Amino acid sequence: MNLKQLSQMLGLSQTTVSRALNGYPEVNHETRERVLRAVRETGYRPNKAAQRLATGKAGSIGLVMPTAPGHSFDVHFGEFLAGLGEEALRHDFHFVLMPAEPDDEVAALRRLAISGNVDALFIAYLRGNDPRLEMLRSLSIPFVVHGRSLGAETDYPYLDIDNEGAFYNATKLLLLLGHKRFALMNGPAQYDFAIRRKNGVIAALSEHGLTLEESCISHTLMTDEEGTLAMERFLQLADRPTAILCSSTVLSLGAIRAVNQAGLKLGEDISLIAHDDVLPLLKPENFSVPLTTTRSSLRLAGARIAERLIGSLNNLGPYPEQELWKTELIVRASTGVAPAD
Amino acid sequence: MNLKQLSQMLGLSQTTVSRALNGYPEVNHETRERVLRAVRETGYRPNKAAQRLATGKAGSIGLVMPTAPGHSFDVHFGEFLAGLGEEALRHDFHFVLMPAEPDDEVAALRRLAISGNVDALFIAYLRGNDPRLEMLRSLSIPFVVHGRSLGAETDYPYLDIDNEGAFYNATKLLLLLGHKRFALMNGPAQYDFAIRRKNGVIAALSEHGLTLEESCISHTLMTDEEGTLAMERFLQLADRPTAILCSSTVLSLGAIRAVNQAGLKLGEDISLIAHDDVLPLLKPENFSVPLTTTRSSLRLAGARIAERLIGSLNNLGPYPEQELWKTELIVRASTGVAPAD
DNA sequence: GCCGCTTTTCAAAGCGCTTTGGCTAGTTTC
DNA sequence: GAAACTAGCCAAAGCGCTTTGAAAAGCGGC
Repeated sequence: MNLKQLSQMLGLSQTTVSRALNGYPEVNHETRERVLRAVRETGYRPNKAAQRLATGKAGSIGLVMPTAPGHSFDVHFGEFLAGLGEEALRHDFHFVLMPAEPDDEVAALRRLAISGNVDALFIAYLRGNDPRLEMLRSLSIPFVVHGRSLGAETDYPYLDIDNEGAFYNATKLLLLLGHKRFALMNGPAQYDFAIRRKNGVIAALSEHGLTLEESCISHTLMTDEEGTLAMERFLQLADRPTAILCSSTVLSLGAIRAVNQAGLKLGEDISLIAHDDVLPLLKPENFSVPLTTTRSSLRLAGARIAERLIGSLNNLGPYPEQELWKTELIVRASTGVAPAD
Repeated sequence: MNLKQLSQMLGLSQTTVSRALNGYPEVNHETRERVLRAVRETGYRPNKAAQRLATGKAGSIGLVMPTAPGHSFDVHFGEFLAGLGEEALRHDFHFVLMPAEPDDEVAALRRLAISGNVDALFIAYLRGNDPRLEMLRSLSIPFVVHGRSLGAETDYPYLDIDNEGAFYNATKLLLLLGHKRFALMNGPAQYDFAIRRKNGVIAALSEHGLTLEESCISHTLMTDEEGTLAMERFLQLADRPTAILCSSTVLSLGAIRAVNQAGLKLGEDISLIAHDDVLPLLKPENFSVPLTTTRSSLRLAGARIAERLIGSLNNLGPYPEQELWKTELIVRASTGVAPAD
């Protein structure tokens, strides 16, 4: 069943049927109803390829999936993708995926862009001075970035959270509570978000004349296991930190295990603030000692990026080119006054 | 630059240029060279949408990505996808992705199939009596399954490894070495591969009049952390098992940590055989005690499935509808004779 | 010099949609 | 009652490819 047959069946022209289906105003209400009913009855679905050809729009968003372990789709990325996916589905968009080894990422992105299969690209996990930005700009294909890239030109469309502010505020809170010895459990060092979070901590500390020792920083994948290892290392330091900032609730899950194992009490001996991406199965309020967190939903970020990408493709804009979301600082029981020395 | 312009530039008809590009024989060798040179110089790329419309082929494979945690893209799935991706790239195919919650998976698959964006579907992580098989058959879209589904009709196209045989043989080896007390660290219980592996172990044991206690089976996600937990549980059993079968080298990574922690020696106090999916960064021969494994490359499986899927779409077949790959049993140092009681 | 045969090329007809420009009939305006 | 709109519909022209059916060109055989 194609448009021609459908329109013949209805005794209408293809034009009218097409307009009725695509919501154009110059169609009589009754006629439109009749068309919609016929569509329902016949199960007619417009041919995507023909639509693409006629409109020049593919109705799809491309993304490069890093296939290397370590980079591998972790729970954070999955959550983000779920947000993108929900929104895309609502607009009948789809994703085109290109798996790539990390050292092939730039080339993969280019292949995807010129393949003609996608209208827009999405990229995430930006690094400092990320080469992909330059490349995307030269390709003149719409894109939105999740995160930012320190050191690169700043005029690209992005959605990011205020990582520096979040960790600055969290550190401030801990300083207020009297803490003097800090540690940071961060994501991999090359990522922009990790750099900014570290900067936030350092900025707050330096206002109080404090510094963040190298030995009190860990850069790891954000798995609970790495969290345990990192925390175990911190706890063995001569001058053990009492205040921990943590880039993910997943990391903190492992970290807390190490704290307990060491016979220490969270919120008394050790205070901890984690960044909460609002992962559905890891709610900081359900931890045995509820977690103080900086919060920002990854899923919402994904949905918003999809909305912007799809919206601008459909000329529904304008959208802000650059969005910086503030995080919430939610105080729960994992933060307490610094223990006496 | 489109075909029309290109052909005018060359003083040829669109027909000839199109044929030259698509490898048809009725084109003069010189003419073809001339066309190819012009393509290189102008950077001409055929419009995908137009090709799709004209040929009726989308050049794409669809897959549903489970977005739930637990189901989330783990390293095994990433490896598999890399294989699919490599092969797809070679044939200028692409992937279309539909993220879905696990309870929405069947519906998501249907949406993907009727969206008209894909020529074929791929599904993996089959469960016993998997409802997706029935659905796919009714949709009359080509598909290939990675794995099988116990309890379902058996006439669907699949590629699977002989999970039962692999674990049967592994168990046999351990029996030969004199082991009597076995444990199995398996993947999630609902998956077909987990069911078959368990069956393999049970079959081998029963030939020796042995059984596999419920307390000696763990069903978990295949992460190293779960491996540690499961092994710790096994080690605390009154009648501690001496022979461990393990569904993934990732699991075994954690398991071995627990073995070491308990002060036991792998290959002496505890023998372990793991299934090796040939993950590039987890080579069993590099373990401090090299691992005895049943081996079958996930990446190759991915590539082969892509090859079959794409090949049949291009009528390059015939391909076998059903392939069952034997695994290799590779003996290294993690298996030794059973310790004296 | 004509016939049949192969090799190489071409014009034109799709593929199934969207969109442009026009047409008709009914309504309003003065 | 003519002029000017408006609402609602349509025919036809693309979009950029592939593929069909035909034709031109070259060649040996008689």
